[in-house]
Amino acid sequence: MIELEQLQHLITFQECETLSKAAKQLHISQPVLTRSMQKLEEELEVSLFTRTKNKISFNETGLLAASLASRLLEDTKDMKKQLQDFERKLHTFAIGSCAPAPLLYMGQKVSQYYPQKALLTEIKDMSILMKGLKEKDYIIIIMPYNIEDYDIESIPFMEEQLFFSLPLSHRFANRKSISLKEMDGERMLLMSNIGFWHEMHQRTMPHTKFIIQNDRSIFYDLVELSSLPSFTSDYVMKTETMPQNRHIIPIEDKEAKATFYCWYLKENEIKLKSLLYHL
Amino acid sequence: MIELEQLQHLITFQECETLSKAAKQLHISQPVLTRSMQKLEEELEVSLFTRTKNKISFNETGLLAASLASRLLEDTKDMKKQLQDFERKLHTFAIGSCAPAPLLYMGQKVSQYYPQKALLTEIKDMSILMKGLKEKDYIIIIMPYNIEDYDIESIPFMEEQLFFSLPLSHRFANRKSISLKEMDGERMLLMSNIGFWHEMHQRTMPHTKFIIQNDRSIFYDLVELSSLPSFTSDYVMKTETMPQNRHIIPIEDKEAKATFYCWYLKENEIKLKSLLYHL
DNA sequence: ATGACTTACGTCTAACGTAACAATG
DNA sequence: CATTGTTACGTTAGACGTAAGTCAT
Repeated sequence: MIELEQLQHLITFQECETLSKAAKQLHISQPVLTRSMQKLEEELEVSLFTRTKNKISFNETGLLAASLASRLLEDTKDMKKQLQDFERKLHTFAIGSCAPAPLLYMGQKVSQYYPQKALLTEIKDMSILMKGLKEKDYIIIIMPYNIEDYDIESIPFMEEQLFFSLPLSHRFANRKSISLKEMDGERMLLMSNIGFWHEMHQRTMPHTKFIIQNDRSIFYDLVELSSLPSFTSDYVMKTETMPQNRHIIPIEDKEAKATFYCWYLKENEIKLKSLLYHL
Repeated sequence: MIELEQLQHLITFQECETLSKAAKQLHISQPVLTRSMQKLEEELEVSLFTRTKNKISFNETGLLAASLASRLLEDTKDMKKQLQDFERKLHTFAIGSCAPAPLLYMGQKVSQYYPQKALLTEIKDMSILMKGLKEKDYIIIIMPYNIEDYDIESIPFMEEQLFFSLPLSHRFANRKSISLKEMDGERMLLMSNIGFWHEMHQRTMPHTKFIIQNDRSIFYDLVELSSLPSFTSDYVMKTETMPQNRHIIPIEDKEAKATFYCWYLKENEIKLKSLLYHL
């Protein structure tokens, strides 16, 4: 049987044009290459080179062999990579989500019930999540609506309600509730990477200038120190310390309340049962 | 670098289900297989099996690896075959022809001017010849008509005239010439594998019952011993001894005369120049 | 005379098989 | 206890590099 190493020798020889240079590049002695090429010809049962006493060069068959060898070596590299990717996927619990809060919640549950697995969490657009679920890039995705599908199971597992977080001096600071429209037109602080909420804010508050901050601690500093309104939610308030200098006002619109559903392929139900049981 | 031998071990193990049986089938000792599989895992940097103290079986990654390995081994076999075919082609002078006479003539010339090459000669339908020329299965094809083409050169090199070969007692035995139509309706002797002539006979003499013989010596015996009419040609009469008990009568129709053209790809002109010069 | 490839030769690695071991059913 | 897979160990084949040989520029 031919060896992949011989094929590697062949294409290195082609690149270097002489056996001597190829030997240097391969960190082997030059006679090894002579023998390697001789053996390759024997095993393929074809002649690959034209030889004179001190010159060896590719013949037509040799050129074809080199191009085929190159493809074959690529394929083996692909094979290795494919196997490694496959194995990593086997040991990774990948969740995609449309929003941060349910992702944090779900991430906790997963690391609790599947502690041996690596955890991969991503916030992505919903179209990408759908695609990723079907192509098994994610074992679970978190979506803000239900689905009826032959392959996909969908179960609700948490709700999130948004609030306005207003400085005490704000003109609405003492209201019982506010609508999104009423607040539209000011400047507001906003975290980045908040998934589908971002699209919701832009749609329902088109005249608002959002000052987007991607560092969470700086965001909290700004909430504390500036007089800019911002958003918060019931989930955030349960898990983080509440700002002292703020009034928290419920948002009236239905868009400010989301129910999150955990979607997974039905074929994975068994794998997921210990998690699903505890949601 | 992984070795193809290891991949062969892998799929043999999969077929045999235990290392021991696989070792027998591979004619190696069983510890060799243990080590081979361990090394394969190391080199791929993935785990392929689940092991207990005296049991080893494929895990999911291993199953994927086996299927990929199988494809890869197929590819190497294909590579070897492809190279051998290519080399054979390089050393073969392949001619396809629509008729036997020009093929004999051309074959002689080729073995004269390219004695180092193997000679492959075939009589085939003209559509197959065209295809074979374009796909380089033939370096030359012999056709009964001319062509004007960007890629193909065509040069006339011989003519062949058919005659009726009649027993002395035949009613037309003393004619100066005969038409095909006049002879239509009798039984006639015919060689098989005569290329496009066969189609011509059937078209121009639809009522004739042809008794087809594929052994040339038996054909000549029958010509000598039977009273059945047959065909011959100027080329055949030049190269073979003429039958004594026959009258040779020219055929009037233009279909009974062919001019043969040698077609080849223009890109091969240089390779063929010594032959073409002597046609 | 320098650099190319092949062949010859002595060394030593690493792959092999046997044997011993451990576990299962 | 028969069978399976892994580990230990001694042997040897074969792959390596050095050196020598031959040819070309």
